Amino acid sequence: MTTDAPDTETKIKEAAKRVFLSNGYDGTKTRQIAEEAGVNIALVNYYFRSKEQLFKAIYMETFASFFGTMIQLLNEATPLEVKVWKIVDKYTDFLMDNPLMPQFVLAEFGKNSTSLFKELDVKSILKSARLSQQLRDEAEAGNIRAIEPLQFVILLMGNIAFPFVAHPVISYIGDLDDAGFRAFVETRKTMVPEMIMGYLRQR
Amino acid sequence: MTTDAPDTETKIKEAAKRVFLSNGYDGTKTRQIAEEAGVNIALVNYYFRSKEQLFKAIYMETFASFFGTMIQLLNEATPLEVKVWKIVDKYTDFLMDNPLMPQFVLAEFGKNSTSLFKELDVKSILKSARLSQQLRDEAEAGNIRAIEPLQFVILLMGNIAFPFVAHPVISYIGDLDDAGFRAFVETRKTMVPEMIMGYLRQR
DNA sequence: TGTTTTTTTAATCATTCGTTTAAATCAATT
DNA sequence: AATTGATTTAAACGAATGATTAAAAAAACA
Repeated sequence: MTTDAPDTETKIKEAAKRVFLSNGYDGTKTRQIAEEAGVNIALVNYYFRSKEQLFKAIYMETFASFFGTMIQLLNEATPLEVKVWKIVDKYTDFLMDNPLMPQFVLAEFGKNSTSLFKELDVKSILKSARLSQQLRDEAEAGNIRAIEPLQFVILLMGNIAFPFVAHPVISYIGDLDDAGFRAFVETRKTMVPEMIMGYLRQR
Repeated sequence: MTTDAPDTETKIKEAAKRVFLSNGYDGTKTRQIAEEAGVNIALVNYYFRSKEQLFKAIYMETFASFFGTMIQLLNEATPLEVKVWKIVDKYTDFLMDNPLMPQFVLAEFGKNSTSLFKELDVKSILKSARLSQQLRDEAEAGNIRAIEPLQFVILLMGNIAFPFVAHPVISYIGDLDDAGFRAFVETRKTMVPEMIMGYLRQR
């Protein structure tokens, strides 16, 4: 039996991920990461060269996961309506498991976007996606109205991700506990696909 | 002719608003506010007692403006469909003038929500709103399907505000300049109301 | 004008920050 | 067991941070 006790580097990275996602780059202190990892402060800079590099590593991973999961779902070979229903269902579940991801990814992208993210090839989202072709085909067949792929993707992502971005506000306004919020999001699993497909079908 | 040169307190507050909205609480340094205001650092603590109190003042204002504008629109005495179209149009324009507001309000609410925001009575949004009654009436008349006011408001706010929360990412992915992003948002002015009303009318 | 109050300034405080150092400990190899 | 290299530790570094001080300048008032 192999012990699955993580090594120091992994412990630091996982702790950093938790802390960065909760508090953002500026709100995160190196000492907090070390403490969360149960590790000496110097080890953070021993394994990763600096706070910034550690953040960069984690942000790239998180960013890739956030958009990669969506791209994967978008590229599946399913009829459009099935796809929309499936994406809303699966991506909602994905964000339920990673509720801090949307706020983290979107907020941090706005700050450092210049130098940090040239390395991310997310622009290929729309170009390589099977989706663009699918939307064009369905429109030409008269099944849906014409829509820009970018508009479609943002419409979809926004309607799925926004409740998580606004989670604290929603729970506060609606007096929701964890179960209440989960129910709130669950309701949207039928609401959002119905709404989007209804819109697309109208010509 | 009276000079409209703002006094020191105003200069600090306006500078702080710009800096806080751009960089968030953690990303904002007192010296940066002073510099932006063209004022000695000590004056920030002379007029406001601390960075935290200054932030609090600005956050409350911004929060109130963000939700207050929406509440006002929601409470107007217009037929539902007209109201939805008008809200999307006017609230989009409002956010065009305050593009950093959504990210700022939503992100900072998540952090300090405990002690800072007991004083904000946003819970009354739904209770006092004419909207709740309107939604119930329209549903009973068979004009729309039944929908929770909270779901309706978040659906509306999310679809209007999300592009601004995701502004940098959208512009990056879609290769949009300022004009391109403005056009992107402008397109949603017709898309979103059509979509939401289409959904509501279906039973 | 002389006095008092308000506002502004330069300087500095104590703390916290990210990072580094040099020594100590551990693990692997011979 | 001795040697080597990798890992961990306690301590400290310089810089930046939020905040304060005491004196100077300006404004208000008598």
